[in-house]
Amino acid sequence: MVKKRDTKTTIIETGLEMASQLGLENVTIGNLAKEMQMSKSGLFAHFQSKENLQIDILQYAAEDFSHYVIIPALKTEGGIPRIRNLVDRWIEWGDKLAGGCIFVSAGMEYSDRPGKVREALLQQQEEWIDCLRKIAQSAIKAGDFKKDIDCDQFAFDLYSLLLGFHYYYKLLNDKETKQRQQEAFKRLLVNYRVAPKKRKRKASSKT
Amino acid sequence: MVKKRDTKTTIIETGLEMASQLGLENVTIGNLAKEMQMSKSGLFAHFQSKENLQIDILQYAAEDFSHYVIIPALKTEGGIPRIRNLVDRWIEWGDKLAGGCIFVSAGMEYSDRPGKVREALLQQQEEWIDCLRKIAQSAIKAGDFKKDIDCDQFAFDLYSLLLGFHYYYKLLNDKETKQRQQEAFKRLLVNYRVAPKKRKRKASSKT
DNA sequence: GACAAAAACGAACGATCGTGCTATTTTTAA
DNA sequence: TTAAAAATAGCACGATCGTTCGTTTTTGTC
Repeated sequence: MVKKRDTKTTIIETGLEMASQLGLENVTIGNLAKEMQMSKSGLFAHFQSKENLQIDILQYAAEDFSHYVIIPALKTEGGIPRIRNLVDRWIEWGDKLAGGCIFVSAGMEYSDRPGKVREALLQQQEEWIDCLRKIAQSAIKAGDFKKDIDCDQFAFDLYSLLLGFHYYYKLLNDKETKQRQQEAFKRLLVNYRVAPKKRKRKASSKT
Repeated sequence: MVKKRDTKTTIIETGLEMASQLGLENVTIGNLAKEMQMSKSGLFAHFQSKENLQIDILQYAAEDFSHYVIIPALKTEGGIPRIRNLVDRWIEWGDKLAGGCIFVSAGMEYSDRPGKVREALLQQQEEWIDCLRKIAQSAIKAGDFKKDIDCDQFAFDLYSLLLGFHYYYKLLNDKETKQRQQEAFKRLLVNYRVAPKKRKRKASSKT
């Protein structure tokens, strides 16, 4: 037996793919059912409402993100290597979906649309930003970051950078986006890291 | 007579407001007609298709943006003052609409949705990014920016920052967003500007 | 005031939306 | 083997979607 995947999970996965391209609000029960080759009502019965479907999609995406991005990154050596790893995985994860990172597009989509979907999204994003902050803290502990930095500011800076990457990469199809992102990331690290690192002669240390 | 505003323009303005909140794709002829207190068909006749309506909304927004952001900023003293002015106006302009800067949300919305709307948006954004690049060039000319900087990179950095601002401000409702943005902007300028400015001893120049 | 042009309307179209209800089929447990 | 349970299908609902068409109202010009 081929271990037939749980139907509900497959629906959610298909819905996630669809949401990343069309937006979470434009994932339609009808289209999703067509894609799944099952009846609208059969599909609908799994969720009881479209809102639940949307929230399930977000929840699934968050777990997937955690599994492929956060957890492996936390296994990496603390400090800057971990941050690099996180960013790389973050970008890779966005590449898995045709429409790119779902949280980016959904975040913009629901920035001004009250409801349970927005609330779920909001909570996820707060957790994620908290995660970014903690990773900055761990970089302080590892001796890579200066002690007096503002970890929330770091989270903001890094998230902004990834938003810019997504925007350029997906909308503008800019070929050089990846190196732009790398360049910006490099300078971002310089702003927070502790020392010139390379003792290159003329250390002119002090301070 | 009260110089009754051109109906079509009023429709587009209302549609713009609606688009900034719900997304350009979810601006509905029916809802828009209700808001305007006129019939669907009467409203529709102005545009012949929903696609045209969406494009007109984008075009109107671009002209408004040009009028309230770009042109006044170009009248400001070249160099860093102009850049500051531009950023301030950019943010203010986003505040005028309930849903924030329409190009940000629409850009995300159409990052993966082919069609004429996307094409129009794409062209606008390329022009805008080109404008950012030129402003960086003028800052070089004014002696504020280093001569060897990458102006496209500057545009990327600045746009990323504004995307981050929008995301935090509109979705997360973070109170401290504005100062986060300012802090990041300050450091962004430091990366590009020409000199330490304060001669603080220990210049250790060379290289 | 007559008259052509432009603007707005009302009604209807086929399609699709989210959702509910009732069968029927499939899976599971005893 | 069979009864209970879970999954899926079929059908219909009211609403709304974008769009068309023919009619009425408004407007500007002579």
